[in-house]
Amino acid sequence: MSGSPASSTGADSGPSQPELLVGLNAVILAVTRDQPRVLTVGSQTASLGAATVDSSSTSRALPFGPFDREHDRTLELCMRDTVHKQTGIELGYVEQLYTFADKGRDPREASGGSRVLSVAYLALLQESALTEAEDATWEDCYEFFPWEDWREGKPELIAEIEAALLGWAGDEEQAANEAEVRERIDICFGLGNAGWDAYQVLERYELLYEAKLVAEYWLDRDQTLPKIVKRFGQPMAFDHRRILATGLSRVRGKLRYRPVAFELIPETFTLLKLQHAVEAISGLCSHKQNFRRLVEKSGLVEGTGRQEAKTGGRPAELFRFRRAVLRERRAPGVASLRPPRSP
Amino acid sequence: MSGSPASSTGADSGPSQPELLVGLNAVILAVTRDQPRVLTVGSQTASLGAATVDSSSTSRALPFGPFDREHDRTLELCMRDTVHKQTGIELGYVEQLYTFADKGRDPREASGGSRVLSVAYLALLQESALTEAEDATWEDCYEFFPWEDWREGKPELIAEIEAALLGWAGDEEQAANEAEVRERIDICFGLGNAGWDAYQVLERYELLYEAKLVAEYWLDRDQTLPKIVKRFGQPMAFDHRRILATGLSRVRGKLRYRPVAFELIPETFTLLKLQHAVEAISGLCSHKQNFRRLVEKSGLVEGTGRQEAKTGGRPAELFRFRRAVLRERRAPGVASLRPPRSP
DNA sequence: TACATTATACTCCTTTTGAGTACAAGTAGG
DNA sequence: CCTACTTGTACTCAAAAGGAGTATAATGTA
Repeated sequence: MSGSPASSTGADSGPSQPELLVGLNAVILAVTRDQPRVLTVGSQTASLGAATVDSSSTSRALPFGPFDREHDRTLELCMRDTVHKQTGIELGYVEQLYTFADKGRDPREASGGSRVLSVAYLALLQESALTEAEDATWEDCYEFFPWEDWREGKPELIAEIEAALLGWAGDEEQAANEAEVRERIDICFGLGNAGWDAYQVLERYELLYEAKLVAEYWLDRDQTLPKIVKRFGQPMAFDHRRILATGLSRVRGKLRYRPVAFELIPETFTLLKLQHAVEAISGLCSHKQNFRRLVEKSGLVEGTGRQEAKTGGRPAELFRFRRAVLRERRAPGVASLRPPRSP
Repeated sequence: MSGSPASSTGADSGPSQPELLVGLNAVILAVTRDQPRVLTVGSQTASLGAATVDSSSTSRALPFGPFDREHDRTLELCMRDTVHKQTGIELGYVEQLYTFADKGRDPREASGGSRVLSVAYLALLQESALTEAEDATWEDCYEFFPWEDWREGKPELIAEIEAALLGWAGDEEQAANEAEVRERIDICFGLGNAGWDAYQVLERYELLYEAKLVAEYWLDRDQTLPKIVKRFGQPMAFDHRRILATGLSRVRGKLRYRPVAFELIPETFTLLKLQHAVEAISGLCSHKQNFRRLVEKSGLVEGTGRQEAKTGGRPAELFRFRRAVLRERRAPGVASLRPPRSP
């Protein structure tokens, strides 16, 4: 798992056992205008009035709150509450993502001395449920991971990343195991003869972090940012970009074998809308006619008879999710995705 | 993470806030003699000398230990340490499973008043690494979930479960939403025209718990066990059977898209051994010739030239896992599993 | 009316997968 | 040594799934 950013925060806990704080984070995803969105708050909001306003205070953060073990029966309920209070949103589909407690993962830990354990959740939201509230805004996921969007073909950025990573792999520090490092690069970014695996969002982010190519590496160490990191996506506060990567990985994987796509679109939808939602999240695209065949044959949807007018061409039939399918087929998902052919 | 509640340090959380304990659990799986095994300890060991020795003290528990935030850099390292000290085993492949903090999940909480949050891990072990140590024993996973083993066809037990569940669904308490409850039963246990989905181990256990058909339901309430619960698998201490179910679900799912099967078998192995390991974990069986074709074509293995002698028939070639495959194919797994045809 | 635009139906061919048969290479027992 | 039995491996065949494209339908607009 995560071999991540383990910074060497010198200040060790010392004799007096520091308190262990439990926090909750939510990766809340939606799709609007065919783009994948994540709900963010200002990092001041996220830190709930913490004293330290460091350099990261300009970046966005995931909704966050402490776990109130007095009043909340479960972690999930507490998270739902927190998000509701912080952004006004009532969550629907929710699943637990990951628990982080690495020493030094939170820079504020160094100063305050208290160690933070946080449990991250993933939530999917239908477009209709979207409201901009208070400090909360919906950001395009691919602003944080520009290399993850392959819908228009292989992003140009991949070449730059490859170059930068190979430079790093050739470093003195890496010299010993250069072959290994190169293999990892190939696997993560689908170079060599490896294909692009949309699922490995987290592995890619962590590799970039190790290679010192993302802003967070330098922020975590209070060092000034090299120019190149600006090319590789917006940073987020704390380790939130890593958590977002974990969330994206999870949904992308789950799309393949569970009908989670329907959590992202309205009750009734055209097949194209469904397709676009799947494509937005997975960052891949699929053959329209075959997508239709797959979805119809799978029994995942049923027609409503009604039509969507404003398509700009022939009107499209409106479908709805057929819950009964869960009774009939095991592991139904909306798969069949690959990167477009390179022309 | 995040945002750490600088404002809500212990002080503000009320005068007599009970302590929040963080514990770690490990689901450690292996396959020996073609059976899936889980490493267990006596529940006294697990509770590390806790005062209460209740009725559950006779059942087995998963290896457990407190998170030592003083000395361990990460949760995972702490878990590895704990397991090593408790059972003498050095873990290899490890991934995080789930974090539980439900109020009332741990009976010890009621008396002591302190709430327990625990982070569960999944580990896979090669046969060779097995050692029986101290209080630790390897139990057959299907003693806890007898309905999960479909290798010999649909277990007889399923009929009994169906009957018992339908009885429960007809209860007064369920009357309101009987249709819904029945649908859930069908989906979980592959009744109706639903197929058996090996992946839903947790959902099935939780349904049985709700239906009061597993011992833990009654133990959690300090009530005497109805006779019928003895039919439905050995109980484990605390909520450990639920955690084990989560672990089984996870491996079964992961087998489909990652080469985790190789974590369970020795460096070199015959294809039949690989097949049996996969079958043991998934509780399903597969066509021998097709399994071979699949595995060979996938590039997951390469022959060693050497042979295994003692097969009882023609000697079988020994293979090894071909790491290079990770560079070439995305999402390689050993899938193609279904329940055997009902004769 | 011609045309652009989107939806939907259908065809073609390749690959994958389920289910077998056939044959190879050992062991055990007479 | 021959035979029966066991397990491993190769190959066949048909059905299903999957990738890619053509054809046609139904709308709006110049």
